[in-house]
Amino acid sequence: MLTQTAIQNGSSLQSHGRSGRPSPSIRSHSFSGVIELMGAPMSFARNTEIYGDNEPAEYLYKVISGTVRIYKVLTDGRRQICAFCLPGDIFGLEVGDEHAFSAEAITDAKILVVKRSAVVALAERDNDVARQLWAVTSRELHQLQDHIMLLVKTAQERVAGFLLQMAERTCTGNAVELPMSRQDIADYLGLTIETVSRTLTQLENAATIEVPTSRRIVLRNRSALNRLNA
Amino acid sequence: MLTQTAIQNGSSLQSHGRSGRPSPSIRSHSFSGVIELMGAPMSFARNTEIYGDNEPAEYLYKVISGTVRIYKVLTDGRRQICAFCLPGDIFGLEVGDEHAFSAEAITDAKILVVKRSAVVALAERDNDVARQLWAVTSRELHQLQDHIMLLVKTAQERVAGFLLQMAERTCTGNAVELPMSRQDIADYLGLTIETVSRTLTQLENAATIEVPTSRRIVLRNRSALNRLNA
DNA sequence: CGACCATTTGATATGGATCAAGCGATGTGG
DNA sequence: CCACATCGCTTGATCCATATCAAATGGTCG
Repeated sequence: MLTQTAIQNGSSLQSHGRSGRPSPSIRSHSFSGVIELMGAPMSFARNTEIYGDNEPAEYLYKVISGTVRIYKVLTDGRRQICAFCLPGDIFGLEVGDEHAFSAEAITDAKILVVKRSAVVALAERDNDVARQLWAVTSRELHQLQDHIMLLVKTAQERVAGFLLQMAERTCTGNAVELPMSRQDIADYLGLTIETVSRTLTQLENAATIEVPTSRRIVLRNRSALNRLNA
Repeated sequence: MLTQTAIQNGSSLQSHGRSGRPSPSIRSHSFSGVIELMGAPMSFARNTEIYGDNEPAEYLYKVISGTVRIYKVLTDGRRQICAFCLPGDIFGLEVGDEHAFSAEAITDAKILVVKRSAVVALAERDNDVARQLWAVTSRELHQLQDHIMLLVKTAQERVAGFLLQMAERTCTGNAVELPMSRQDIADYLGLTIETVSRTLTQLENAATIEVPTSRRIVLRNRSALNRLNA
């Protein structure tokens, strides 16, 4: 298996300098609320880096609009995407001091950027914030568990599982608008673009899905997909 | 891919009834300390279930001695092990109310069992405990990330990575004593026993490792292993 | 010693990777 | 507005790593 992509790197911004704006007196019960008040929105163009592997984890991010890929590139150039972040998702939260993965905007994206130290400091005093930090990490954990279960399955099962995940997360009924390329999907599922593509056509031929355009997928037969997802 | 094991189930104990012994006034700064004071040790025989998928997550566990596998069985009987827990490891910590995975003792094991609600309640009042709950989850997250990176690699790379992980965790120099069977390793790495076995003999032939007995592995050439682990 | 189980080894099959075109959409310059 | 280059995606042909099937070996326990 020597698959996966060479990296198509956009311009990297080492430090997208911001200085945080701590609001020490906040005692909100909505984590999102807290974050929104402490952070500043930033725009990232398609394919630009938000942060890199091994950089100090100074900030924490919340997607306002657009999609982000969290990934790591192995020495031989293979890329593994370990998560896609959609609007509402929080990412970049590390307990260590360095990012273990890199993050890039898949589409033009608006991202709320918050100084980590400010949030952690707040969590120190506000149990509610602390619990919600924990909840965010925990949710990530669950997603990774699902991801692991995907990675040991057949190509059909992986693709089916991926489509169901996306459908669930975007919850726009049966039509899924994919913000990422086939290559992104392949690197997420540990397959090649060719296999992803072929599998989609197989599913289409089996009348399980429709693919009106390459980025738009309609789930025609969810129970078949769920069966594959077993 | 229709690999993996049929489940060799030991006797399941639905509820290993314990009633917790909350010690509300503890303000230790060692999480282990807190847990130890709140929990009671229990013994589990080899291959017995500690808890099952979908059971309510009432307890939280810390391995005192022995090894535990955390796993899930798919509808068609494939088993995926998502973690091995060694002495010192904490498992069973869910934020939801149900266990997402099952847990079994791989060897006879002594496990400290703590009522979750007691710990969570304590975390409510003690920020230090709260942070450490978070740290536990976070460490798990990191391990899963490593696991994902393993699962997209070649058989050699997976086995090499696994051996390095085990060596690091047991830190007994270059000799690794494996508490788990080849089948367990296979189900952890998403391979078959045959492939795991063959890969080990390949590595042995390449003088990268020695396998004096099937459960004992000596790392002879770590740099070669690290190269595979890239 | 003999039965059983875990592991290794061998022979063959196959799913997905790789290599190589082809195709359709999008955008750019003439 | 069209010709053409580019890019992302699909499709086809072949290859290979790992699964599958089958058997032999070895270690453990009664």
